[in-house]
Amino acid sequence: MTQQNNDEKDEFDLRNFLPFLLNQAAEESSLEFQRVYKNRYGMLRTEWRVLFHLGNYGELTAKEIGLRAKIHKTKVSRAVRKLEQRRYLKRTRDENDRRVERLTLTTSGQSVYRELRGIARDYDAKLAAHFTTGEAALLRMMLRRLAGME
Amino acid sequence: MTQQNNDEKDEFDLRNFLPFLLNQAAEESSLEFQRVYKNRYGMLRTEWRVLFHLGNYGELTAKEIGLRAKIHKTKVSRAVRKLEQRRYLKRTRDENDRRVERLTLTTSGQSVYRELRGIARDYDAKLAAHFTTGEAALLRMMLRRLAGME
DNA sequence: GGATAATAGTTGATTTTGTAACTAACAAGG
DNA sequence: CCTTGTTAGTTACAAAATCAACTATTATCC
Repeated sequence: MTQQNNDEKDEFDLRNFLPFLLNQAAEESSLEFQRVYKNRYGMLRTEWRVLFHLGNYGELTAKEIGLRAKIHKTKVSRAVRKLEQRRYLKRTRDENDRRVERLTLTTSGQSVYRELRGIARDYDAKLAAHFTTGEAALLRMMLRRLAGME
Repeated sequence: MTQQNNDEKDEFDLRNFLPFLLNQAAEESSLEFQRVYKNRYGMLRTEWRVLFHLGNYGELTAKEIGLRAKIHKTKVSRAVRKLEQRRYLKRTRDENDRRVERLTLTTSGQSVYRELRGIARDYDAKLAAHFTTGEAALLRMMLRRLAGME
């Protein structure tokens, strides 16, 4: 109503501020998927991400996952431990550089990944259905650019 | 390289999965603004949001802020207390319904809001400069739709 | 070679968040 | 009125995120 402090010719509206909008959209559009990996698979956000990175790209190190997904190394470390405990992934020391651990999904990790990937695919299609095919493609491109994933 | 598990005709790529993309873009595109409100004003994410809601829309209750910004009431409660302690906002009991608190920015809260709003405006322009004017407008529209802010 | 710095990953202490239970005030129906 | 239910907001305790310090290993360079 009162629209206080918008004295300066209404040049700013929170509802158009990209960091805010992006966050609201991200939050809202991950709710439904979150219920699946959380309630049905007992996973945390970082955990499904690590799982998906390994499922999607194959063998990676913790560091590589952190770089690609912009996840801090302590979070990656803890997610990897959880996934290892559930026997979804296994670590192997790199013999050329013994600081490094190469991570890969176990058979059971792969099967969980495939299940979740199917759900993700459907859910993504449902979200994209808000738009025309062209709009959705443009949206993904714009998001990749904003995310610095060019 | 190996692209494991993409056996199923490459119908899925994490880099195109909207919930992931949205989150990456949201994360990346709020880093710079975060440094400002965090390091320079000692605020948390929920705190600048509450501040901006009051600055942008005027007097609101905690509940209204929670609804508009999809922030859980306990988070709003704590952010309000912090902002009150810093004398950025004041609460007044609604005399018609004494459960309700009407929140408004103090003079000093308004001045912090205006400073941050200026920074936000510039930053938003910088982000939008990745795109044409039309693309940026479309992006905002699509994000509002995904966020259920129609 | 040996000191120094850098890197991969982990651990511990502190903050922040999330979940549930709580208080206080109001509403509705008997 | 008075029990029962609902709502606004807070608080307590558990879960998770953050930040700094740590170990172990490799790289640099004098």
